[in-house]
Amino acid sequence: MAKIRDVAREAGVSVGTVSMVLNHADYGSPQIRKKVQDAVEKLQYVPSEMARNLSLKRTMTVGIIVPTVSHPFFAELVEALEESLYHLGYKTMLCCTRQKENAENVFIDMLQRQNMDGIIMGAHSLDTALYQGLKQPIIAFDRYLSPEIPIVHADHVLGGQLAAKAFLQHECRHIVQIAGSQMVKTPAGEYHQAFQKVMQASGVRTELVTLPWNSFGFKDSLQLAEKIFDEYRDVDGILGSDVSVASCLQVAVRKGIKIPEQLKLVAYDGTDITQSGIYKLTAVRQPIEELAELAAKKIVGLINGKPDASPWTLPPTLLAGETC
Amino acid sequence: MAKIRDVAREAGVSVGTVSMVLNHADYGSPQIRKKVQDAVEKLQYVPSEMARNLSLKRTMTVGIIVPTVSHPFFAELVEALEESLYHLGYKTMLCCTRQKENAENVFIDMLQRQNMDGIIMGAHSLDTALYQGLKQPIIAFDRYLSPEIPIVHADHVLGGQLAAKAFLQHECRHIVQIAGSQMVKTPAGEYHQAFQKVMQASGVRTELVTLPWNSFGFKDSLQLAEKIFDEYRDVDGILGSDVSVASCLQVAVRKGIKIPEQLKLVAYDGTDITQSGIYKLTAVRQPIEELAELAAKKIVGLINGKPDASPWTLPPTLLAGETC
DNA sequence: TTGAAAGCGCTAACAG
DNA sequence: CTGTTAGCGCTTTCAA
Repeated sequence: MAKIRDVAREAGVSVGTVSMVLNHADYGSPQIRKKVQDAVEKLQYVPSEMARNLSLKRTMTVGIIVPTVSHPFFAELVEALEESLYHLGYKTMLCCTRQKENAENVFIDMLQRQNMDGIIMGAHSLDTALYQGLKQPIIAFDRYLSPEIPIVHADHVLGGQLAAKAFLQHECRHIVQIAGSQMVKTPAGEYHQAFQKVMQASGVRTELVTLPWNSFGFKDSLQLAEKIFDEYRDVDGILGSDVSVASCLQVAVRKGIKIPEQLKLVAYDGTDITQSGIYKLTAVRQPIEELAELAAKKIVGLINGKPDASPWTLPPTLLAGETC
Repeated sequence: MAKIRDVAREAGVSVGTVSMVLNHADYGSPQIRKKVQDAVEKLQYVPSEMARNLSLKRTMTVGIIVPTVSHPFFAELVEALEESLYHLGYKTMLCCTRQKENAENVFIDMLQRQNMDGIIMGAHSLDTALYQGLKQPIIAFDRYLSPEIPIVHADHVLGGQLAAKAFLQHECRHIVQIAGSQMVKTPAGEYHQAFQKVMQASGVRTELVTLPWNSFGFKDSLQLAEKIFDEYRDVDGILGSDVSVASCLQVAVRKGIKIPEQLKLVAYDGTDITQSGIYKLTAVRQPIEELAELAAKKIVGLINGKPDASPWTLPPTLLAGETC
């Protein structure tokens, strides 16, 4: 591995010159630049990023924490975040917390060790104390972590209202809402309240059932779906995340329930899976790409100490489908 | 930010002592250790990972390159890889290449710059020359990159045979196989040949249709599904990736085709989505977790220069379902 | 315009 | 058992 010293010697110039030529397009005379370029070429020189990092005190990488990536919402989110960060010149460090004991702490630790320039936190956290007094840049994605940590999220009140609007075009009497675990408050959780408020005003009965903590797979939601049909025999509407609603759809069809005649379904999130089944799911779509881009810009802004007063919230939209 | 110097001063010992105490559990007298610990505590000292990296010439991070993470197979793969690497003490750097111009080159470049200790390459590559003569550790996941680069992959010949076995329990006459783009040869591609060979021997007609390059979404596969039913009116069996087959299922059901009476479907990969639709898909399951763990061990082995003669291949299994 | 040299913060070999 | 010091490879200020 050739080092900058070797290049300098080969080019017959000093180390400082090589560094300057390599990092500043407008430095040095054409002759000098050429000499350096040639030496680089000849020695196949590749600068060490570790050394640059230490010298410049930054890593150009951002950490992303999510519960899992095997879930359509987080998959799309992570991919979009990675892409946005990439275009801003940042690399992406990934951490999935669902299956791990205390990966969150370890990851926060790596942040403090300056292995990353900042973090976008998209996982639930039970231990929000971890985030108190952290000096490094952090933003939350649709999560409450601490009062000082800013949050990028969709306008879930509007989201709940959109869902309500969809249902209100039909004759529903009893709607079940499926929510994530209530152990942790999240902005996303708020669409349920907004929804309920509207439905209540319209005299529609609503129910709230919840998934277990850290549940993101199909198994849990299928189980919950069975329970819902058992417990609420007259349910004629269901609102929940894509995965939850897809599970309910599956169970309902197996039971011979006619969709959408006997049961209306609205999925919240609007990921690709709402489009991939036998029925296209009617859905409230979170603008995932746009939220990701916003989050990426915000974290880079924080890293560079750039104040930014633009809003941190984006509106969801209603996606027409065949289930409501 | 306190540095090691400050800790040394505070503890009344030398810098070297602090470093040794912090990094070697068996160094120093209890008294000295205590003094150091206390100073660390008091100053809230956190070592700089950048400095350690430079000093130790390693980053403890591994890069993962995949085309996308918004696809159940890669999602499960990335999650499992990240988890295995985590337990081996490595961080995960993620790069999705599908939407980016030449992210692959950029990522390989980061490898050469020693920003990562090694790479697990799970994306197609048109430019395999990139991988010639790379000095850093690389392993491929189900991809041919260059003769020197070892590959972790499922035994796809067995996979093809398992699929064949499933179909042969029924009366199929005309089976369509859906393959990825043929622009690049992959180990996974080989299940099609193995399958065809068996079917041919049994006198069953098979067809091979292919998806466009870098196509991983539902839109393309739905389109292809339509085309298949248009073009092959007498098709009574379909074999392809989870996503492809799920799309065919959707189109078939809409056309009123009875599953599995009139059409048998076998999905290759066996991700969660085979279990989440209205019909459980019969599937050949790649042992994703195990492959990921294997890949993680292999790359760490290479990084540490540990020779390892254990096999690089794992067998898939047949997952019973309702579509064949 | 270029070169010399002082860091960046930590590790580990070496000497005491 | 502990302290000193020479790197790790690069950036950039400061002189010349």
